[in-house]
Amino acid sequence: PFVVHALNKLPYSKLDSKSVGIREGVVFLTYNSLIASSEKGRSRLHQLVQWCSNFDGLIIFDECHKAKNLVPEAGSQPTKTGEAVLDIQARLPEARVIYCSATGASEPRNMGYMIRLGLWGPGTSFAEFNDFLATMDKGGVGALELVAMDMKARGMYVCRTLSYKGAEFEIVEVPLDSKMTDMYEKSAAFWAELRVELLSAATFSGMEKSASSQLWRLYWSSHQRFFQHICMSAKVPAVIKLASQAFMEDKCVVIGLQSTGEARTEEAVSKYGIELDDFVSGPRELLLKFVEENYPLPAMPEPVAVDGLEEIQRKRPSATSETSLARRARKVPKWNAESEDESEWQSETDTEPDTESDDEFQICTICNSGEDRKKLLQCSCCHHYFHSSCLVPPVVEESGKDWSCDSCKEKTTEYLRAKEVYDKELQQRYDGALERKVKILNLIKSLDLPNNPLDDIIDQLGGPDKVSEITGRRGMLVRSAGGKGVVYHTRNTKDVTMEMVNMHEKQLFMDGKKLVAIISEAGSAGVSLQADRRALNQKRRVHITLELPWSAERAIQQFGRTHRSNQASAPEYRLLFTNLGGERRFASIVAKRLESLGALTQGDRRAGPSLSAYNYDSSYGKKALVMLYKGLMEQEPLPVVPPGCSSEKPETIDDFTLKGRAALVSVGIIRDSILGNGKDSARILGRIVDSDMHDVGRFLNRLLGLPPDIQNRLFELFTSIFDLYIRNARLEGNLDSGIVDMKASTIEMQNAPK
DNA sequence: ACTAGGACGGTCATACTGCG
DNA sequence: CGCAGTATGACCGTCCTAGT
Repeated sequence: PFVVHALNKLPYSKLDSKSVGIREGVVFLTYNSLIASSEKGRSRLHQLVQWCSNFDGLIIFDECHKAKNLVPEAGSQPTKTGEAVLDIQARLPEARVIYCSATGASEPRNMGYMIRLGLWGPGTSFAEFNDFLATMDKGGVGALELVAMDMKARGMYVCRTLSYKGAEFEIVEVPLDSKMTDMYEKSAAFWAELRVELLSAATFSGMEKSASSQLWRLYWSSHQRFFQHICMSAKVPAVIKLASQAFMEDKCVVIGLQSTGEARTEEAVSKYGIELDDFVSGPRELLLKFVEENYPLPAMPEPVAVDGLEEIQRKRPSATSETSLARRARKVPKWNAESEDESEWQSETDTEPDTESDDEFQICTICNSGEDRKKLLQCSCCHHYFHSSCLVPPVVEESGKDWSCDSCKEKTTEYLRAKEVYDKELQQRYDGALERKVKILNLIKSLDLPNNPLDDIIDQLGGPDKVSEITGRRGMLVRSAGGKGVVYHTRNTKDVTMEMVNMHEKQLFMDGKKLVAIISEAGSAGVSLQADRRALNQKRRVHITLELPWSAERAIQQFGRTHRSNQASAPEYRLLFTNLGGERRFASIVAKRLESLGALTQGDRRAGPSLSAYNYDSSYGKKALVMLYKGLMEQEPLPVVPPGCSSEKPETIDDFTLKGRAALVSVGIIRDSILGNGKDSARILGRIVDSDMHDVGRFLNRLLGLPPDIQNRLFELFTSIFDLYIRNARLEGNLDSGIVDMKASTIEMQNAPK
């Protein structure tokens, strides 16, 4: 039996010291720990190296794809994790190393940290990793295959693919129901309105250029997250349906998703308290937060202090210096005196006797004598001196505080009056803008938006007693006992600490006490949910992905949770997509990777259509996009007839391009506003910026924010152009279709192997 | 076209604080 | 003193815009 020590529970002192006392065994640590250090600068890495010194034991990098970004794409920095992995290998040269990952490297670039393979470096064909990389990139899939074969032949590479035999993949397309469609349309319309509103508000309030670009950056990212969430919510009914169907077939359900919406929930809880009327709607909170924090308001007028007079006098040193300047200017010939708008100043200074030395000699400005100096008063504003008796009416009361002469007082009141008018106007503008902002906020509150999908699913599947949640969330919303309203609960209880919640929940699932598990990224580390022969719950798993992860590695990772060795039955995978064009972009990205990993296509080709039909982010996709844009802008004819149109009736096509253009304007692809700097804006107006022209990702992202009807038509048009290109490429025989199986009727050996 | 820079969400490790 | 909960900050991945 080995003792396993969790490094993050241990202090930073020497591991073999008396206080810690670990001489042998296994030390377990996360990649996050590997780069962690205490405040005093002692690092875990150093601690390990110290413990291991001259160590010829074994280092296992499990899930080693975490370090894949050691050699990143040009322009970005290597990640700390990658560097740390490299560092520990260098510092423990005697240690043996295993790289262990379910996903390996989906790209040769991701192999940067595998220095022990001996594929590059001195004594090999490649002096440096970059040389290796360049060759691999040039060689394509074939070269990779050779490397893999070579490694296998040399006995350094063991590949155990868990056969996906028995596993079933199904892509479930979830059409939006009528309520959802309605909601979607309203939301899309609202975002478009909000955009117009923001545009005018930004100009109205005279925003800085940088501030305004900041605003738009936030706008578009919020926009995207918003519709992403809506898409997830749209799939909830389908999840419920699939789940209950699975129960009827005596199966159990695992639901995978990415974002838990915790940030939004926590915010709402801290805002409204822990008892709420209904579940929190992520998209609504998102919108509220965006508008609340970013709606451009014109400048608030400076609050006028109650003792405004003194305040302003003190604040006006500039005014006094101006006077002295004006007075000095009067000494020189008068050529520019009256050109100024100094009517008041002038009349005043002119009536004054010209006493230029009054600063040094304290003399009364009125009687022009310096006698009785103790009774002289100095104006706090113009700094002239006055006899209290010379003034009309004479000043009797010596306040000792700031005092100002009548003319200054007059000016001050004048100034105050002007300021008041100005302030009033400012205030009006401000109030107007504020009113609009509040109106928008209320509008958002009245919008019918879906709830947080995670809470929603749990609720609809019977509450937390039936569903085991394996996520990183700290708390959750639960429908209160009376059936009215919801309450925020922390997920841990008296018996179960925070750290153990996920394990506990998992156990409940594996014991069959709960038949639904919801897993997110956090829960995915080391949690196995397969139909293990040792577990009580051996029902077949139905794995539903509500939301595919960004990268294929993670997707595979998640698939792997329910598909492991020693299982009684292989799971059924249900990949959920809505029928919205914009959402297929996620499929597009993941499909690309899944394809190159061969997980889906090789695993089970009979399991329905390949996902590669959805990979749009390729050179063909770019070409198709350019074609689409040009067609809509009527620069070039469209190569295909748009959906719902007919070539016999050109007016239908015109109508379509018109609508398409309007849609593109509303999501900011066709520029209709002055966002850039002044001189370019006119050129950009009503056009598509060059950089957007080839950006398929952006096209698909923005598409998501359109009403379903036009969204789908545009997307269909895009795919039909795309298909056309693919077909042409295939006809010309230069379509790179990746790895293909070549079937031969006979195979003969030509020569003996060398 | 490509790079730089900023913002956000999510996860995790660590240090701090209050309580029995 | 140990324990649980909270605050903070680093890291990572993703997105967006502006500038060259």
